[in-house]
Amino acid sequence: MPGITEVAALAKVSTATVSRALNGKGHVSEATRRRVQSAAYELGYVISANASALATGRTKNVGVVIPFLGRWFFSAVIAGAESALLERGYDLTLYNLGGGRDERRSVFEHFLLRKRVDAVIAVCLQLSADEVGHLLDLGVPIVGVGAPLPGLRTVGVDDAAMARVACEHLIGLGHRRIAHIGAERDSAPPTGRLLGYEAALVLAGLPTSAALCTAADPTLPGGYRAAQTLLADARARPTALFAASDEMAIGAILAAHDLGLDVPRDVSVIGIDDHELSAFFGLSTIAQFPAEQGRRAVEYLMDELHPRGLVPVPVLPLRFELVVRTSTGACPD
Amino acid sequence: MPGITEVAALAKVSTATVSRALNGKGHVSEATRRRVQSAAYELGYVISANASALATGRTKNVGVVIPFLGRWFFSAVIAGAESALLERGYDLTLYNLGGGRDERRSVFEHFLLRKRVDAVIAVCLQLSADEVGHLLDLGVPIVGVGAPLPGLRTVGVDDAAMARVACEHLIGLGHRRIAHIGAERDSAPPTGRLLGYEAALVLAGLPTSAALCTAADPTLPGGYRAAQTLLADARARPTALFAASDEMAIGAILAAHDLGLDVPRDVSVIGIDDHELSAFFGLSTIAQFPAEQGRRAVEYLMDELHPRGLVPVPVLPLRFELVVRTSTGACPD
DNA sequence: CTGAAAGCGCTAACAT
DNA sequence: ATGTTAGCGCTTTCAG
Repeated sequence: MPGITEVAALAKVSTATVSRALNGKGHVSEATRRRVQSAAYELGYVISANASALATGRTKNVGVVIPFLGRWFFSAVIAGAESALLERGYDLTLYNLGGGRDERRSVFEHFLLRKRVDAVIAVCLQLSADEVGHLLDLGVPIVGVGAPLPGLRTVGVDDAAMARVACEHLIGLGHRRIAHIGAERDSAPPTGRLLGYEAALVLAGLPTSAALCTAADPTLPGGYRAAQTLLADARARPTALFAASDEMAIGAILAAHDLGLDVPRDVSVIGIDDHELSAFFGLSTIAQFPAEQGRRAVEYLMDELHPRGLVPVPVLPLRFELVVRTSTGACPD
Repeated sequence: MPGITEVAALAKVSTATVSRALNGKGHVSEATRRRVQSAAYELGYVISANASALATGRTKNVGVVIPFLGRWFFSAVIAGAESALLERGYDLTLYNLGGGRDERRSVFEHFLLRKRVDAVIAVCLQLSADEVGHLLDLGVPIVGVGAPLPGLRTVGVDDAAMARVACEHLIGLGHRRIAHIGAERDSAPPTGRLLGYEAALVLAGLPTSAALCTAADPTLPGGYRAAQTLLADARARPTALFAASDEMAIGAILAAHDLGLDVPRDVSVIGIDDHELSAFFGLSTIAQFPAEQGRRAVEYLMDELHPRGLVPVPVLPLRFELVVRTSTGACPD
């Protein structure tokens, strides 16, 4: 493995010039720049990230912290972030909190602190004050994605607005008994999606009730069970279900089928996410774009890391979009 | 951020001793070791990974390369690897090849080469000769997971054996017309799972036929479509479906339902993986344990990195296990 | 068992 | 525009 010295020798310049030529910093004449570049290429020179990091204090590496692996949303965020980072020559190191309290502590107390990362992206994290403290101690830019983090800049869509749009779609179809599947009604703080659901009903002059809110695991089986409960009683049955995520919504569709109900003739179902399986199930939903959110988080961090102008890129509200498929239809009467 | 010098000063020893005490290398008296440790603790000292890496040539970081993000299997492998690495003080940096040819090239030609990683884990990768070359050029230990890589040590289960056990379960239930959903029959090289399927049929004296093999995308919709084709013709209908993955198998179950068929009364379905959703769908399957595979890959690498004895840990065949749920039953007749 | 000192490979003043 | 020269923060001979 050739080092910068070999390149310098071949190009007949000093190592400093090699460094400048290869990093595009400082002034180097076109001629020498070319000479250096071809020397580097010829030798198959690759910079030692560590040496460079030690000298500059920048690692070209960002840490991504996630609650656990395997949820579609997280994967998509990571994929978006990863690709945005790659473009900029950055690595992504992954910190998965899914392994229990000890691993979690370990990540915050040891791993993140080793000056390995120039910045961190916290995906859908709910952190203790201590943990936020550790994060801030790093002294590097931090951005949250998908979940508002107290005291940290967060990229994400407006949960309440998404939920409202979803429910307004249902209301527009004539539904008046609309159930909510998702977080507990009295969870503190209440989730944005539940708030949006309630707001939509209230604005439409519809009654909300505890009976219409069913708490569920944020998974397909969770949605299935919740919908089973909700749809069991033919008399009091809601005509539409709003699920706070597509996975739950898909579970709800399956539950309706198993109860012999037709979707959307007997009951409409809408979710949030536009999960990869939603199209297959014909699920109407509010698409959010997690890969874009990951990408956006990176852009924000890069702006902090390499301020390019006086005006920092404002963190725009992220887009979402109603996608109408076949799981929602006019209210039966 | 205190450095090693501050710790040395507080403990009234040299930086060399601090280094030795904290790394457990070389001889340090119990007394000073304790002194150093409490000094380090008191100052909240965390080693600079970069400086250490530069000095030792070891980064305590392993690269994990995956074809793309978001498949259950990959996530599980990564989670297993991540947790095993964490225990050993290693970081995991993720290289996602899912972003198109350019990103892929970039990963192999630039990113992996920066001496950032002490080892690499290649998850389910199909690599060109060039890419394998780049990997080998790194001069670091490499291990594949889940897909045999020419010239590289690979951790994984025996695909053919898994498929055989699955099909033998079906055969044991009396099924004689068993279809295969998965890879193309004439793909080169043929997949282990297809081979295992054929072997099981042949061993049982059952005929195999092109009509029973349906190529499918390795996804839920892929399995759905394949099963639709297979089950469409009531006369020639197979009584059992073997899908090469649970996602396809779940799609097949859904297809059967939509055709008005009962599973398993009219048709049995079995998959491979024990996907997180399989239990919900009552899918019989062959469980493999991806997290264990990730963990195993790490153990193998650590053994190469820190040879502890003369005998390298042999790479044992990885376990798998038939899980019988409700999607398989006796052959109707 | 401990300390002094020479790097690891690169970058960033500071000179020229 | 380019070269010289200190480091970046740690590890590791080599002495003592």
